[in-house]
Amino acid sequence: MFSMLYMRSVRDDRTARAVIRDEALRLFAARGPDGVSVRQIAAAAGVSPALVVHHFGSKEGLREVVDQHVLDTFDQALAEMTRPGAPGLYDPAATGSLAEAVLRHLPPDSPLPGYLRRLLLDDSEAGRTLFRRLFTVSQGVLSTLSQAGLASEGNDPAVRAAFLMANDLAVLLLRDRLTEVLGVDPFSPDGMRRWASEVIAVYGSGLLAAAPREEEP
Amino acid sequence: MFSMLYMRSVRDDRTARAVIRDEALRLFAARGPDGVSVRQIAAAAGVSPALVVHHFGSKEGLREVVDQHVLDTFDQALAEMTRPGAPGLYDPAATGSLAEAVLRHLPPDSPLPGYLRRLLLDDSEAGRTLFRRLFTVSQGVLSTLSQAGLASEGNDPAVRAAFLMANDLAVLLLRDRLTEVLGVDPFSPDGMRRWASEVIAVYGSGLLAAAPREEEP
DNA sequence: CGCGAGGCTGTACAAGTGTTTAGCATGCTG
DNA sequence: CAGCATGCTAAACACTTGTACAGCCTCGCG
Repeated sequence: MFSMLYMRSVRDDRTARAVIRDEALRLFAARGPDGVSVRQIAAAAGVSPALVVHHFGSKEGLREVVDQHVLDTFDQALAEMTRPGAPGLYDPAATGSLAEAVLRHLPPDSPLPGYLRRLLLDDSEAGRTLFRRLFTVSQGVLSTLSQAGLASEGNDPAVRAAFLMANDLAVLLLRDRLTEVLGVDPFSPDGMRRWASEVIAVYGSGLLAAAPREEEP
Repeated sequence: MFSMLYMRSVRDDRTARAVIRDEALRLFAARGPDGVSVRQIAAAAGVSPALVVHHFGSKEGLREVVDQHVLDTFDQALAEMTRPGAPGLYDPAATGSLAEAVLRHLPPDSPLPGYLRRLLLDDSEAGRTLFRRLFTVSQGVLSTLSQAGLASEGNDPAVRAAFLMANDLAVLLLRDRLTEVLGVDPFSPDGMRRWASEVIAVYGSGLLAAAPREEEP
C-alpha cells in the first residue's frame, strides 16, 4: 500500500538509520550513553529496538558510529574556521575562543555541544582524539599570535596553550552551573559579550590593570 | 565467640556503616553512582547488599549521605584555609588557586577530588550548593585582592570572579586529559609548578608581556 | 511473473538491577 | 536468666537491560 518513501514523514527524508543515529546523539548528549536504553532510543526514533541492533550491531556499535559522526562534523567546522584567511580566530579581540567560534555556527538547540562535553569528560578513545586535536589547534593559535607579535608563548608554550584551551573549555563544561550563579547563559549573545569582555581584559594586561571605562554603543 | 569488636579488622576500626560509605565514595568518584551497583559497593565493603539498604534505606539514600559527607569534609577544609591569617590563598604568587590549595591537604590517592569533580559536572542539589559556595569564595578572594591593590575587579566583577573560578576548576575537570597531552599530571608537584608559573604570568601582565628569564633555583 | 534481499517487527531470554522479606546471632538491659 | 533490639545475611521478587531469533512485508531485479 504505502511505498517505502511514504514510510518516512514528509518533513523528514532521513533514512531510519540516520534518524536512529540523530536521536541517539541527542539522548546521549543529554543523559550519557549509560543513561539511555536501546528501547528509549528506538522509541524516540519511532522504530523497534531490534532495528537499532540490526543497523548498528549493538549499543556499543551505535555509540561508536555517533562518536565518529560527531568527530567528523566537528572536524568539518574546525577546518572551516582555521582555513587560511578565515576571520576572527586569530583576531586578538576574539580571545581566540574556539568554543565560542564553533557555537556560533550551530543552531541554539543543537545537541552537539553537549555531546562534545561528554566526549571531553568521559574517557573514551574519541574523546582523547578530540582533546589532542583541540590542543594542537590551541598550540597553533598561540604560535601564530606569537609570530604576529600579538602574544607571547611564555616560558612554557605547551602549558600556556593548555591553559588557554582549558579556560576556553571550562565555559562549555560548566555552562549550566555558570548560568545559575551569573543569571545569564555564557553562550547567549549577552553572556558571550560579558564573558569575552573580561577574558580580553585579563589576557590583555593581567588582573592588576585598572578597569577601563566601559564603552557604551 | 567473637565479639562485635573482632568482627572488624584490627587495622580498621570503622563501623560497617562507615566502611560502606567510604567504599561508595571511592566507587562513585571513579565510575559515578549510575556506574556502580549496590552489589559492587557491598562486595567492596565486605558486607551483604541487604546491609547497604539496611543502613541507608536505598541506593539514593546512600548517595545523599555520601554527598553530604563530601560537602562537610570540603567545607571543613575550606574553612581552614580561608580563616583569618591563613597563608597562601590571598598571596598573589599563589594564583589564588582553590583547587591547588585543597589538593595540597589531601593524600595523593584521595577519592575526594574525583567525587567533587562529579558533583560539579552532574547536576545535583549538592553540586549546585558546592558551586555556589565556590563562587562566593572566588568573589571574596577577588574582592580582597582588589582592596589590597593586588588586582582589579574589572568592569564585571561577577563575571571576572566566575572566569577565575572556572579556569581554576578546569584543571580538576580535565586533569586526565591534560596529563596525556602535557606528559605531566598538573596536580603533581612538577605539574603544579609549571602550571602555576604560566597562570601567574598571564594573570600578572597578560598574554602579550615578554617572557621573563626562567629563574633556576 | 517469481524470488531473493533487506528493512523491519514481536517475542523471548539470560543477566543484572534495586529492593523486600524472613530469619539468624549477638550484645545489652530488665 | 528472659527478652528484645541491633547488626547482619540468604533468598527471592519484580523489573529493566542488551541482544538473538524467527518471520513478515515490500521493493527491485531476473
